[in-house]
Amino acid sequence: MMSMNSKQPHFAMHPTLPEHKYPSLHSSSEAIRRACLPTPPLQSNLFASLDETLLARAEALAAVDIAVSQGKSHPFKPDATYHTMNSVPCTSTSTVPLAIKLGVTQADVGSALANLKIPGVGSLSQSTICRFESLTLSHNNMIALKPILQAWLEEAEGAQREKMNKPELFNGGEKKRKRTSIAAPEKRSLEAYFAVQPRPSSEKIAAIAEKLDLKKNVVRVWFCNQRQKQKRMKFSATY
DNA sequence: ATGCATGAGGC
DNA sequence: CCTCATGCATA
Repeated sequence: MMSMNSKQPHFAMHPTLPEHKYPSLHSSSEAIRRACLPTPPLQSNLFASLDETLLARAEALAAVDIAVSQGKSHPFKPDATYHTMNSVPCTSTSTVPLAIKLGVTQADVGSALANLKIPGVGSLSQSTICRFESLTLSHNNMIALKPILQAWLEEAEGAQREKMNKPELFNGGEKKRKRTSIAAPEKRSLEAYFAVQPRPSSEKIAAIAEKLDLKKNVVRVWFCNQRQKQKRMKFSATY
């Protein structure tokens, strides 16, 4: 009951796939090979739309590159595909769309990936699974993870339930990382600076840090994260 | 679901 | 010091 278009998911042949980060994708693992085959007929809904979106994103990316190289502004319109994707099976919290029928959580999916025994592929966090599902990872990241999650889905469907626990590694000391919280006023200032200069020099960063009374490293990281976010936002932006 | 952070690899 | 993939902690 979808479209009759038969777009071929040709991502398996993506020319510049991963790099050092995904050695397994270059190995001749059977699992990987199977996973890279065109989306199988079964649970095709999610992956079919994923393929469409990835393709749309690739085109959008190309459009941006061309436009930028020609000194023009973004030539395309609000990205409808993005909303389509998010509306696919996106749910609220604990139960993941991908796994909803299997009754497992995003964290479950992430840790279960390690059981696939795919060379070079370990577990992933709830955060990453969540971001994969909401398409908020980078384009390449999406393409790299897709075959892995697809392999998991095949596995999960065949071999029923298997609750796995996350072996909380050794806990030397209670050194919980603390998350800095940048107040709204400061955040607004940072955004203003970012709009003018997304990549301030070390000196600028120091100046900004002092003016806002924040640690220099906090400001530096904020800009790094902002740049990463902006790249992903090219897709969801509503111009 | 998302903000701030870490670490690897690269220049 | 940057980018990129990824995750802990938290709202």
